[in-house]
Amino acid sequence: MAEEMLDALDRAGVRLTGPRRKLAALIERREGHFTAADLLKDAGRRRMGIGRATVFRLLELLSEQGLVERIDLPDGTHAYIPCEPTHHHHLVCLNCGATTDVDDCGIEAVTREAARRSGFKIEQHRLELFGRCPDCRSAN
Amino acid sequence: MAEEMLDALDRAGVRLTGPRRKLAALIERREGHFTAADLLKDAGRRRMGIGRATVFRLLELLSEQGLVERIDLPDGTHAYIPCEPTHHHHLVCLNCGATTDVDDCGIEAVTREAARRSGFKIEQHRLELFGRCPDCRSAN
DNA sequence: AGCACATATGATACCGAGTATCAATAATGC
DNA sequence: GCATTATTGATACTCGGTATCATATGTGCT
Ligand SMILES: [Zn+2]
Ligand SMILES: [Zn+2]
Ligand SMILES: [Zn+2]
Ligand SMILES: [Zn+2]
Repeated sequence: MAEEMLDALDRAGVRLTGPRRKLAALIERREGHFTAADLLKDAGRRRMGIGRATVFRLLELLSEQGLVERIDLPDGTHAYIPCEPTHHHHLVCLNCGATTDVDDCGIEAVTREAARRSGFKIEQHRLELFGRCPDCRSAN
Repeated sequence: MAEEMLDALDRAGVRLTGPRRKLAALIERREGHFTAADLLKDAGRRRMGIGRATVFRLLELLSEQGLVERIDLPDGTHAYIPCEPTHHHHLVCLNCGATTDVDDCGIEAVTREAARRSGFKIEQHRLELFGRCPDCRSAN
């Protein structure tokens, strides 16, 4: 999956630098969603001398390529989720942070109806589902 | 609508102070979504000596009462929308900021299906629709 | 392999949203 | 009216994210 990111970066015409490779590897090892600070801490612990700015810059790049998506958790914090570059939504565990993709979002019907009633032309939508993953359900 | 807010604050058992009344009135005069900074600027322009913290504190109170909802705009900024304290979603104009409520969100079916497939127990969802309002569509 | 050039890096400083603190002030209940 | 207690606003702070810029490093060309 780090491979995938590096490929995408290559295709995007940016350089495959050391820090980017290292960070991609770190992202790969992550489970569930993570924050920029999490990544930075990962890098710090391993004494890779990676700068704050570099982390944010890479996250933005990956986000442009759709390989990472930024979500807003219910508590207001921003987190990132590695994912496929196609339209889909996320199911996020409120307890452990695990995420799953929901690809067939049947909300096209919902948006169509909302558009009809309001007169708006709907251009994008954002749907996020929060709950408890199977593990956390049984663990409790 | 400022009335409504003040009533709710009263019911919530907090004091109906001068700053809160003034801010409620300012919120009433706003159209579309607004940021904490917008409100603060409104207050500043009118030389009400209202402190930064007070604005954030009131927005949080109103948010707890469901009279204002915080949304995350696609550009990453946080904005507030005055609204009814019932479950519903927002349709936001990307051009002028106008908002409408979408109350019958037919996504219960979507969440049920996602829950079935994933094994998650879904506890909350967030749906935001973005587009162009009728005015902005015809104006262009 | 070596070079030239443009891009990327990290240190630092900076910005803006939001929060903690706390002495001074004002709303409420009696 | 007065005592009590919540609220206020000034100030200082935290934290996510960005601008700047001299230095380092990938990349394409030879
Ligand atoms: Zn979980
Ligand atoms: Zn969708
Ligand atoms: Zn809903
Ligand atoms: Zn509009």
